[in-house]
Amino acid sequence: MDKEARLHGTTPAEHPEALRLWLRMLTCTQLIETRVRTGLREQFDTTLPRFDLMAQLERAPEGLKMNELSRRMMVTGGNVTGITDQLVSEGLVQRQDVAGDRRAYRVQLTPAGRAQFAAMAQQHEAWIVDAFAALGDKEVATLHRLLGRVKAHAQTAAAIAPTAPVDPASPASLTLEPS
Amino acid sequence: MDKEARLHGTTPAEHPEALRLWLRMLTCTQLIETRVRTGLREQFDTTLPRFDLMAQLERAPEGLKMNELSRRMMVTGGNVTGITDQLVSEGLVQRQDVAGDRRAYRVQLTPAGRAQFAAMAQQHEAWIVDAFAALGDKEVATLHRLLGRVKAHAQTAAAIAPTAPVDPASPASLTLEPS
DNA sequence: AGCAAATAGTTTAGGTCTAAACTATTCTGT
DNA sequence: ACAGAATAGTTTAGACCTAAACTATTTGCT
Repeated sequence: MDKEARLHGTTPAEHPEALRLWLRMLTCTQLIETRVRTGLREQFDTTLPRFDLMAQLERAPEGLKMNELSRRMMVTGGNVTGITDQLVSEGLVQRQDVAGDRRAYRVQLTPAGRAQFAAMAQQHEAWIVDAFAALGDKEVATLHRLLGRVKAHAQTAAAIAPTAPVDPASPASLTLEPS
Repeated sequence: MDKEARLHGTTPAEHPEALRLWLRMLTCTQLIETRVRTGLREQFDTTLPRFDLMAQLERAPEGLKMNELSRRMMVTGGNVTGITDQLVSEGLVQRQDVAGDRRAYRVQLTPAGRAQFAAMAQQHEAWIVDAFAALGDKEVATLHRLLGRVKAHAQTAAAIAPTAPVDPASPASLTLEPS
């Protein structure tokens, strides 16, 4: 990795570049995320994690086990329990027994949940499209490709790390990519 | 924005690209952030917001007012109060009266704080350099440049938005870029 | 069959963050 | 000079998230 830099005279001032990139990436993420959170709160009186959970269910019509939800959202199981409780009490989601396993159940969108999600998803997409409106198609593709490399590297690193079990991980935000 | 797409047949399937980019960016950010959080906790028994605050003070030797800290870290004032309280009680940071204003004070690193931060910053930089090790110099530069456009767009949008006052904003992470 | 280990999900304690209300001080316009 | 607005910082209530301990069920081994 980075043979060029090591062979030339770039070595001393090289790290700060990665640091600056990280800071900028973090700023972008936060600006966009704040925008989405604010929009969801003001226009739909909901929150990002709630939207996030519903988005996962939308693409799994047969429902998901808590297990799967937690893995896909990259948050702990306890967290999913709380969010699901809220959505159940609002009638947007339902728990349904699993056939041969009395420990587990599947969580599913209700018709009301599906309806509300459709409205939110449309608006959400508009926010995201706007967030990247400063870039052209080609640049979006470039960004996507380069971040793909970063992601792959981070995931192998996380898998190797002794401290990081494969199960849950950290705060989520939107529908995360299938890992 | 995106005249090409509108002129050609790309319009229908165009938005999902931005959405996929956003999801991937979010995943990357979370993977890296989780890594840094875990490292800070295990190796230095501290947290990201604490590190973040100290990083801001490191580059402002004369200290910063709560005001400024909150703006630079992109978090609410109340949040900064809490983190500062912790650091003061650990002797890493001190509050110092401001000359002509009895409401305000400046927050400064203590010598102990400066020493601890130096150790953390070195390790932190290593984590970040590693996080982007899959990319070469040129690609890091490209990413930095493209995200610069995204950031600029998001900031003007945030400034225009009726709901978003310029003051604080949302959860932070590392030393954020000067806006 | 029967017991240990694994698995599904929940609960609890505690840190983090926000929004909004609050106190205290300073500035501004008349 | 002084009332009202602005500014600096804190407090409070509540949502979110984690890690770890816990309950209940299922699986695997002998």
